[in-house]
Amino acid sequence: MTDAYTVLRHCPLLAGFPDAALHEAARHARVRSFQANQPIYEKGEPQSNLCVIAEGLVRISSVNAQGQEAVLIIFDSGTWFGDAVFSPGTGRVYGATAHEAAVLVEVPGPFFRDLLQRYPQSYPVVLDLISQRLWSAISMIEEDALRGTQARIGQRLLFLSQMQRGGKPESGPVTVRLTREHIANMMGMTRQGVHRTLKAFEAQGLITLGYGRITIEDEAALREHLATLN
Amino acid sequence: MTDAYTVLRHCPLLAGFPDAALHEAARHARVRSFQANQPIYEKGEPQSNLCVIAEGLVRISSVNAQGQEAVLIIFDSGTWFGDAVFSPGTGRVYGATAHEAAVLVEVPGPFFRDLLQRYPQSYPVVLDLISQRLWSAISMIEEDALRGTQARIGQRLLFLSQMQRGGKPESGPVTVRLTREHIANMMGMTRQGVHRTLKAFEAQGLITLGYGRITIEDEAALREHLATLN
DNA sequence: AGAAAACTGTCAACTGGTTTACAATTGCTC
DNA sequence: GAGCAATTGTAAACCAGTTGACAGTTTTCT
Repeated sequence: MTDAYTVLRHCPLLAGFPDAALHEAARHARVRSFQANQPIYEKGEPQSNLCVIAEGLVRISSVNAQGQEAVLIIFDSGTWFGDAVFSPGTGRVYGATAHEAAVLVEVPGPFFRDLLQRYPQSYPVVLDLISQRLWSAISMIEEDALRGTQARIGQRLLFLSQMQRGGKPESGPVTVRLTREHIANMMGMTRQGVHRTLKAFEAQGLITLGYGRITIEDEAALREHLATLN
Repeated sequence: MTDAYTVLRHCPLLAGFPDAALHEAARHARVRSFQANQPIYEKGEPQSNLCVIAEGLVRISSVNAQGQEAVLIIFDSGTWFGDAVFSPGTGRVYGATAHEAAVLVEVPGPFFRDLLQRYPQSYPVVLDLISQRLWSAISMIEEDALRGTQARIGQRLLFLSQMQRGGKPESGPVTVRLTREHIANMMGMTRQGVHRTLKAFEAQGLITLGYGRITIEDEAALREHLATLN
């Protein structure tokens, strides 16, 4: 399933384009494979490709001067990333890494911007989706500000499990493949600090912990539990 | 200076529109005045106007069930807000309040979306600016995760002073009109916790504290100081 | 001017999360 | 399948920021 056209056709960002446009995009696209933990691009690189995930998981993160990594988000197959697409001239603002083995369809930035101009009916969808990403970013800021660590970690788990499901309705346990350390790097906490909360959630039967993975047993129950605290 | 056209013409978001389009927008726009602390819209309201600030400051915030307010950002005159413009059907996601007395030019959402479609050359500017807002939101998440409270508060002060200057080059002290409590609500901290850091900054001559305002004496020096810690 | 309201400064007790350190487990590689 | 690296579990000391409480200051309102 690495047919570029098919991948692009299923990407929500490109839903506003007619088939002809996507076939054209597919011809200009490059399909690349990455191994787990292989860097896709680094902060600062001048490229501006639009990347659509055909398979695998991609981790968007930022590493500061002291070498600490802040994991900003994990994207699943079907979604898109590549923050510089819409701001030509700016380089990459964050780094992207294959979290698991991944296959990407990369559409060159200049070509994509030209395609948008030629099919302006596609703009509203793009704007809507970017707006939504802005909102989810802002809700994280809001939760960082207002809620306690327990609620924040739980909320992040729900967010991750939702990404995993790709928007499909929830049914049964969802397993997220992240180490405790990755979670800690997302929360701005330590591995040990996260551990305590996760253990508490496990004791309440909300999640199950494994080596390198966390299984959310019942999203609804977790959500309900979070509502009660802080 | 409450001429709707002039205000719209100076708004960066609308820079891609020809004059004719903005005159049309001005005719459809409504100019409204607000007193300090008067609500502009509340979370959940179904409207989707695009709001451009002619005068004054606007506070975007979210109040949770417990009545705690998270101040997300303070917008200055010349900028725009109204998160629901690009996602018709969704209501307001956050609340907006006049932080100081303010005058707004409000363009109805449906009309604005129609205008965009009729002048598609304006889209790239809009996309670029929304992308930039997404980035600044993400950098806040990143800093929340990686940096200590001192650095985070300092960074926020710099961000606020930059907003105050409206992008103009820095020269001399900049005064930000915010109570310690507002800063605390932006950082997810308590008034007392913020106080300690601000007092330390003041002791180092980086800022001056006043009743309801904070003066950043030397942005460059503050920036440099922040680089040294955490 | 006088009173009320909002904001600020300060301090001690408390506490949740970090730090530091080490042991146990899991999974991968040769 | 032995060895090694990565991940996880655990616990005590520590500390930055919160909580709660109160007094002083500035502004606004009448």
